[in-house]
Amino acid sequence: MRDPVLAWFDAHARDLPWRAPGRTPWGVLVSEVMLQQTPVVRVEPAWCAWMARWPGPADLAAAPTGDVLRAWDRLGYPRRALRLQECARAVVERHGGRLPADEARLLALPGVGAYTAAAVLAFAFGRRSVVLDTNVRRVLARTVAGEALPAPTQTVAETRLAAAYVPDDDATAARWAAASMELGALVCTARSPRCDACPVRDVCRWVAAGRPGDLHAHRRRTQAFTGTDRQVRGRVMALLREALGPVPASAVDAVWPDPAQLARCLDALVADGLVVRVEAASVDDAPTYRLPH
DNA sequence: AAAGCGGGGTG
DNA sequence: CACCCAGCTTT
Repeated sequence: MRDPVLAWFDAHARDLPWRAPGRTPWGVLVSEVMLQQTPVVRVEPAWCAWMARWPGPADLAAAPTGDVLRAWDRLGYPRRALRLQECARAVVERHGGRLPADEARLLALPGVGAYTAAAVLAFAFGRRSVVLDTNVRRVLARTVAGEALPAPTQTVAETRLAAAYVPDDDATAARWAAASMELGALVCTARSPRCDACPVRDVCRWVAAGRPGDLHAHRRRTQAFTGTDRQVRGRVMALLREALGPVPASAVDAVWPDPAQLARCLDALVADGLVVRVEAASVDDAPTYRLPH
């Protein structure tokens, strides 16, 4: 299965900025963090602007956190931006401002989990690693397991299976990681896979089985959004991002009709370090809210 | 193992 | 409107 996928990748790989010749390991890590649950098309312009402004970890480490959160804009999950800056500071302090080519040390950085550590190892350093993201999980679920979609939560068996498919040498392993992900992103897609354009359709067990439906459909629960704390938090963050200075509590109150829920979300945002509450000088006055400095 | 965490594009 | 997106952290 590997050779057809690698050949297909050589012909169809997207021309993404974090794959360009001048890329740096740090740039690769930034792209991976931005791509954690945010689609490529929305990350691309944000990554270009970000890297032009803060090319290396030392630059990001020195930036005001409010600027970092504003530059993150609407990529979603702004805690990732906070962790990315913490990561930059950790790289400066622990590793002299250079990203280590070591899986355990990468994994120890804020915001870097199993996927991101493996991806940085492969894409930034050309090293062999087991890169298992939502795309690769789906490709393996179909071609090898013959199932429409992988289980809702990643299993140990999947990691073992993915590891068995990784080529032995560093260079080919790194190419396999990119190629198998790309196949999942462009051909073996979740919604409407383009099996007619797939380089491995003739060995795919899911195709052989007649493309059966999703086994785990009954267990999947789509995350609600409307009315949740996440929506409230999003509105507060959007308001504070647009604001030039501190925002009075009355203005914050206006973004959500349920005062108790809003208060709970504000407390959580402050605890997360995404928002700073500035107590009023007079006991009679309401506090103001702003992004951290 | 499951829940929490944004936001927007698509069928 | 449901589903999906190069996941991580905490419980």
